[in-house]
Amino acid sequence: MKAPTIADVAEEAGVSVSTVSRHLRGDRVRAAERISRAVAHLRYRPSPAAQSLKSGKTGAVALVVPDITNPFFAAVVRGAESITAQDGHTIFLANTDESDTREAEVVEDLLTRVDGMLLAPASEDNPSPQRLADAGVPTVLIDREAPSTGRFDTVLIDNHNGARSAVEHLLSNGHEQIATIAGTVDSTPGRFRLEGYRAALAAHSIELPPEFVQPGGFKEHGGYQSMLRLLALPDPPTAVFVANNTMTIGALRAIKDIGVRVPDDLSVVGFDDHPFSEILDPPLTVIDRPMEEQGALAMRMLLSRMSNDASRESRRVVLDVRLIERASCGPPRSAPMGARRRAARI
Amino acid sequence: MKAPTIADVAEEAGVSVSTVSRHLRGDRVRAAERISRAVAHLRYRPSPAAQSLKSGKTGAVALVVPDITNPFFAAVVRGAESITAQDGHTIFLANTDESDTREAEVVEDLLTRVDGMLLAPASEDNPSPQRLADAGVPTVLIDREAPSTGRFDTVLIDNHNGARSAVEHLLSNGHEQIATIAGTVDSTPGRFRLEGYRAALAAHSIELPPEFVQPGGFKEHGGYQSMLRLLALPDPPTAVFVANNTMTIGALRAIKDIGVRVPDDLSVVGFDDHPFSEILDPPLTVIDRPMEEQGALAMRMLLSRMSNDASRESRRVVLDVRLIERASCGPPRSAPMGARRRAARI
DNA sequence: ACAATTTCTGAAACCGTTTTCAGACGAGGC
DNA sequence: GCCTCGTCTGAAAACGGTTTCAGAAATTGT
Repeated sequence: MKAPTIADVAEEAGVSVSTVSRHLRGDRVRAAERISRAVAHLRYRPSPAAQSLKSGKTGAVALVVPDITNPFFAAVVRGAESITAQDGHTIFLANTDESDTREAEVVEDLLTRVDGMLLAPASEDNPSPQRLADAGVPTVLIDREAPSTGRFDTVLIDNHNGARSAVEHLLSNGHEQIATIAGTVDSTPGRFRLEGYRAALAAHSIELPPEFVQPGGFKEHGGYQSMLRLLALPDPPTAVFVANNTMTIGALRAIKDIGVRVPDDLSVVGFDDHPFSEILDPPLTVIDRPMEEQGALAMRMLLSRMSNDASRESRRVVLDVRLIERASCGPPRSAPMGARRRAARI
Repeated sequence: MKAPTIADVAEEAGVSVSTVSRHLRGDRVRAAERISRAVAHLRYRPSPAAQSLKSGKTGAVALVVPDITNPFFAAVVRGAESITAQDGHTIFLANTDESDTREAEVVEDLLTRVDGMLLAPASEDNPSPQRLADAGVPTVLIDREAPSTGRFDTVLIDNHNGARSAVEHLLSNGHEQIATIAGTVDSTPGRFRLEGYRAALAAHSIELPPEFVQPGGFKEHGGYQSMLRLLALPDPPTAVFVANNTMTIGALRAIKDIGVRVPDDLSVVGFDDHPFSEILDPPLTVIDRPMEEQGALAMRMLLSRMSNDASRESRRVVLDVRLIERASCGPPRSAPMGARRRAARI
């Protein structure tokens, strides 16, 4: 019932604990055969607590994400897990619900339990990365930066270009009245996607009415409300770029509720692909990125940082994104949307 | 840079380590004030390794799921996490990729690192639960049973009734040719959902052609292939019950590729709801269940099993499911589907 | 003011490993 | 047969906490 210790193995094999320990760590030992038998027989497994007390290493890494139910972060976890599975480290997972205070708590707790941490900070002026640096815990940031503090290893995607190419795509379809449903601007993806959107419009000298930038907070409900507001505008946009997956669901729900047709009345581009995107009607044009790869790469960087010289210069890698063209974009409507909607009702 | 120990605190406060330890554990102590100051000043945090070595408790629980990217398991993780967040335990997460051998590995590894485990076994004749019982690790099974081994605390949903009411719904719409895309039959949900489907048909004395039960393996691709096969049948079904969320995506993709119309040509009911279900065209009728609650409840049961007498009788709780009626079901087609399809092309 | 009682304190043992340090043992050279 | 060398072994000291135990200090009663 209770777990056998190395002393039990030593006794059964008729040697000292030191010898058992040595054998387990790979040294040549005379009683190797007998020890292996005893280990198997007793089903002995060394105590991680004792090992880490002695070695100072825990054999674990932490993975802190804002929302595990977001398919992107689920994919990141999976990618990261696929790396540690080979490597032998185990993963502590924590969810912060996008809350800075909750993040501070879990980071403080995990700090002592792990050899390194993969962190997607809730916001950019978040003190957690600095706290980890102070405590000497190797850290890799994922998807979000911490520009206010020092330099960290970071794995980002090209948010700016992603947003820009989404808008370019709409522009090339002839749109000029292009709105966006933006994420939280104090997060890296929110900030850069908004910038990319603005840059694309600016490059084509298109003036941007302030009400064309609607804050959606990266939440489904925010996407819903924002889309409602955009469609209620006296002069509504002919196309919308939605800055993340969950807001896109909300936005499409609003579109459906109101009865606007895509792409006839309104063109839509989302950010982040999903298996569902393909079976929507119409299938959704999106910016896609390598999600699992992002998690896997971050974990590889963390493991390397943990094993190699911790003082090597920090790296910041930016992964490419690509536009997946489906059927949710077309030329801008010619008649005002109100007329269409009325016509559709007849 | 390196973490302060309790001895550092003792020195700074001018007392012995025993006194510091006592203060930290809540005893009344004369130097309380000075110790607290020293702790704050040094940012001291006790070493979990040392604590668990002494106490035999790790302060951690494991959560082992087959696929974290499945929204259901993501929700389970979130629900479980919301409980441990209050309680102070931290979570080890592992992904098994629905593989029995991978599961055995991670269970063997996690065994020694946790005080308890929440496990969704890959298959029903899986030895992992028994291994955990042998090792004396409190275990709660989630969504999947282990009938071949002993009794375990288990949190299930009413798969049988869920499937039955899905099929009843189709029957009440007038369907008699109802097929199913089934999951893996050696998993609990796969088995009971298939049984519920069969039971509903049997209750209405409807004969079931064997080719109306298509194995989809709970995978998107399996759902796609199965739907293709069903639609290629000389006498295709007028309605399909798809036994989980991922297969539903595949099935709908097949439907879309072939050009079959829902619900005019074919009615569809899925298992597990998703925000996307509502914005599909038509919105998808599904069996819904309390996902986060299932995770939260399982975690509560685990914590109770860990703290209370470990020998109390095991509990098996079954959560209710409900049908969410949307627009993907209607009366059976009158003309054969082929004719419709041809007509649609003109 | 002194004894009896209670509250607080520090030294030391312990949890299960790894690792250092000497010493034991066997092999090889003379 | 004896000495040297190298290999293998066991005892003991860590790692950083908690807990027992006994003694010191503070409190109470008379």
